[in-house]
Amino acid sequence: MKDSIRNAQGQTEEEFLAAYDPNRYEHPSCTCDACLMTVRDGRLQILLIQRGNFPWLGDWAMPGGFVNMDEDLDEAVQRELYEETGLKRPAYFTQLYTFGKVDRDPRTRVITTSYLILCPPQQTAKMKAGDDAADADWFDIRKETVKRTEKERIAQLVMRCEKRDLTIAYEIRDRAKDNYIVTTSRLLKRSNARLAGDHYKTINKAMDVLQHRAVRTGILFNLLPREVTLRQIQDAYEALLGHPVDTGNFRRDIKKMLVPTGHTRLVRGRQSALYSFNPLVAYLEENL
Amino acid sequence: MKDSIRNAQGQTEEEFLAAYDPNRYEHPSCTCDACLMTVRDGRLQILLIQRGNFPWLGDWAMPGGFVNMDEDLDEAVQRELYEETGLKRPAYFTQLYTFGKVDRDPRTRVITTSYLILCPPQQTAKMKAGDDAADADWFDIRKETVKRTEKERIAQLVMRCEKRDLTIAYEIRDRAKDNYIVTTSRLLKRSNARLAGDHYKTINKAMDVLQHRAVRTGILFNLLPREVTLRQIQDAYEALLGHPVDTGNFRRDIKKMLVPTGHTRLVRGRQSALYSFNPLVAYLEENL
DNA sequence: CTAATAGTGTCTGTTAGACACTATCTA
DNA sequence: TAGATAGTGTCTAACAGACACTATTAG
Repeated sequence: MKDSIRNAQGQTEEEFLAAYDPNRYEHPSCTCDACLMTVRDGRLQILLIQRGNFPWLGDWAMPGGFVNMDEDLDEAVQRELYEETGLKRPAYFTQLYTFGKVDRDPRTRVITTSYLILCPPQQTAKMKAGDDAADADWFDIRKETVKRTEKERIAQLVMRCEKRDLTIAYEIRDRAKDNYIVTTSRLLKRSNARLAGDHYKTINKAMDVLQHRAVRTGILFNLLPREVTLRQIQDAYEALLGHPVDTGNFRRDIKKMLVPTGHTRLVRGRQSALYSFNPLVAYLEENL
Repeated sequence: MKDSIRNAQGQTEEEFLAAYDPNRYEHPSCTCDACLMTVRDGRLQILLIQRGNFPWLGDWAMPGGFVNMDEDLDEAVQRELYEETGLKRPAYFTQLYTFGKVDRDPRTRVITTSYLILCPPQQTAKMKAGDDAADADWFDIRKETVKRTEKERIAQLVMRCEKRDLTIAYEIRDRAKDNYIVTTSRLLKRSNARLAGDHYKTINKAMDVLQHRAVRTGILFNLLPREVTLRQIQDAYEALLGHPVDTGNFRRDIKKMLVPTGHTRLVRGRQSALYSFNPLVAYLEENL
């Protein structure tokens, strides 16, 4: 009988659970953040919300909030995103990192798990962001490596909202120190706005993940419409990397993941063939 | 003046923070788990502790515990590891994943962040694990891909403690489903013990990370003494991958990361040259 | 000498980068 | 025709896998 199994205190599992008091100790607050990105007109964009309260009043932040007791972490981030933006079923989402420094939030001890969330641009059409009245807006985002040696990488992470004439620019430095990588950052002087708290850390990591997994795992296609031209894919890829790639080589490689739909499109110049993504050849190595 | 900035409620930041009540809502409990691994005698090993209380009484678990209010997440996992095993300064550690399903712990709502922690075998010498009296022990661990197609990967995750004649074997199936990877698992019949709760998920991910980053980032060397022979490195690498690799090719590639120390070692047969790891050439791409 | 361990050389097919080229459409 | 966009072909250097080979030690 399962009930006859007892622990060192002579309790059955039921007795043990009944006596368990989760509030014996104080708990940290648990929150989640959503790094939401899309590609519009060949530009990679991130959704940011201007904070209307302390802390970081006036700074720009990713949507996010507290995790309720009765919802999974994954559900919480999607609920928060829906509440703050109206976005319903993102094409893709994956966990990025959990931040747990004691003093990272002045309100109280907060442990935050951040997610990368992607959707194609048409999914964002009905979202609140972009209204003149809204406190949310899309920022063009770019991460470029400025200098790379074997022990150090210096990159710039730049977010720009043309409509509001806002620039948020960070320098990110990764240095190999013994067995670890030490990351430091600073807000560049040309910025006229900034990110709330340690949000730059999540966004920086999101860019790394995006750039690294873009083609191999096919997550690039979560940023695009179902039927696309090769040029559109290349534009999205270049937006993501922040630099142009060779057309011939890119086509040679990307075609392995595509099936022609038979349809064509004509804007100007020569007609272009349309393709759709074949998920069967997407590489199965998310779990790194 | 900073004090003159007020929010929509007319509060200054100080007033806002003074009025902030973190306990307005109930909070989940936050815990951390340590997946501690080493390489001993050419075999990859993981430290597991047999649970002495509910839940999962008698099952094997990673060391871990609650995060205190006044310690960083990174500190918490190292403290727990020290308390439960006596290990002080691990050679390497990195965050793996945060698990947040509502019902994953029968005691209460628990959100757990898991870490991969590596140390060379000599660092484990003074640890409690391995005593006959101890509830902790080292298990040989292996993850092998059994079958791999473009849309599915089937692997076996096997932990074995010879001394106690314990086998814990899982089958892990990763399937590409639309844009996600769905992972399922089952305890194989030849097991005579099992892992607590969802700990197999962390251990599975740890093996993926280890196998993927082993050579490129040089984390392999955190499992080895400072001075090593090429054969020792290859043994560790093979232990980690779970299958042999070509000696010539491995040496050709690994030498790029090494500097000869000038010393030699002789056990049987031909003398072997000793090398040390050159961290300057370790690849700088942890952040994926 | 043999057994055991350490270490090298070379061939081959695949891939990544560079870059020059051709094709089809409108006006 | 020019201008614009779409798409192809080819060369080369680097790399990964397979595998046969040589070198040094003890006894």
